Amino acid sequence: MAPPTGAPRPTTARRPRRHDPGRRDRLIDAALTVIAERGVSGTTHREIARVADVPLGSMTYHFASLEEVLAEAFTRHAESTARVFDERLGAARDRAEAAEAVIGLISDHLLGSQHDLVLSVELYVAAARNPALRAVTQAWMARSRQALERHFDAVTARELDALIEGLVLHSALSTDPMTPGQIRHAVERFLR
Amino acid sequence: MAPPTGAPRPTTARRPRRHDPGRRDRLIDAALTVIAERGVSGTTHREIARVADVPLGSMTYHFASLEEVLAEAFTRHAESTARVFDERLGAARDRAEAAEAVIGLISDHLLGSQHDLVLSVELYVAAARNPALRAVTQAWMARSRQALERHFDAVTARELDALIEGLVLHSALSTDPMTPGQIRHAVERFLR
DNA sequence: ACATAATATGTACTCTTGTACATATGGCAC
DNA sequence: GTGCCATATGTACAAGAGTACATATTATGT
Repeated sequence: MAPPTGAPRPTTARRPRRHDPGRRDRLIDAALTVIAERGVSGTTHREIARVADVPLGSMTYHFASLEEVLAEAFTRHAESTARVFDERLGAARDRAEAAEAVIGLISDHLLGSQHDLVLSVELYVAAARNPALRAVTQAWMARSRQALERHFDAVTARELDALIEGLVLHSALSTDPMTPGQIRHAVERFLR
Repeated sequence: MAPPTGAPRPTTARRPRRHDPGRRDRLIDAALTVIAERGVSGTTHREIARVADVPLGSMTYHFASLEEVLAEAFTRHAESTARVFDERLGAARDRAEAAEAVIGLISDHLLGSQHDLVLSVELYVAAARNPALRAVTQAWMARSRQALERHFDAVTARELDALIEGLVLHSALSTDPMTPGQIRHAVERFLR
């Protein structure tokens, strides 16, 4: 069936142009979603565009390369995670409350969706080969340690930071993740 | 320019066939090398073949798919790592020696090349989306914990396992990794 | 010695990807 | 209102990937 009228493109109806300020931000968020769901290796221009419901060309307009997208996405992830860390530890009035904050952070992190956790591990791997991402990781770690040092001495802060890392990662990879009670036990044992 | 004589292939001198038993094993080792150097995402049939110095076709002959290569490679990595873990802890005669074994394992792990460490993190990420690899990770973790339980109660073993994970990962990602002395301090503090 | 199966080798094919680019359109400064 | 430029949209292209497969050669059992 030929199109009845002189319409030159029977199938390619051009999508109406959308006024979409903040599209770049949405694309970064979409990238984080894709990274969490498919991993960095499954993160492509086309998949991000699909999730954000924008045409492919929009990616190359807003970002010079896919690397730039990843760097911005991971920076945003690290920033928001660090902010939560800062806030919870900043609210603690003494060492005991700081310990509670740590326990709460780990527990919430694990109880929450796998989303954030997967993002962190993906970042670790990506950082192993991308200097820009390594800088992101470094800044994030420094900030975590600094937050801990508001309540603990430097040595304790570093060790505790490592313990947190291990508890989160270890639990997340396990089929039976630790319970909040077990998390509490481990942290209190270390800080006792 | 047409080839002057009837020689049908002027440039493609066929490589002499090599008698190469154990090539499959070599390919798995080559895969581990490539994973460590380029990451899972940079691991391709062609790159593995190049490292092992075999033609591309050899990959598809020995393995049904790239996934199969990765699964076999990570299984081998987990197996060899777990064996070292078992041996060191098996040789310990009491709790104090077990603690020394743990400290030694972590320190050696960090002082050694980045090779094994990168492989582990790559496995974690890959396992997050591949059930077969998750099973490999699970078996590995179960074996580590079992080795620790020869000297520590179950709760301590699990917590200590997490601490080891955190110390290794955290140190490896940092630009200034922990020294053996710092590792010792952290472990002894936890076990004191 | 010979047949046969196992292994080695080279290459073609198709699909996906990153990226470039031509074109369209509407918000905003004036 | 009008023109311009930022932004949106669609598409093309080259490179690289996994995989299939035709062909060649040797080990091995009989």
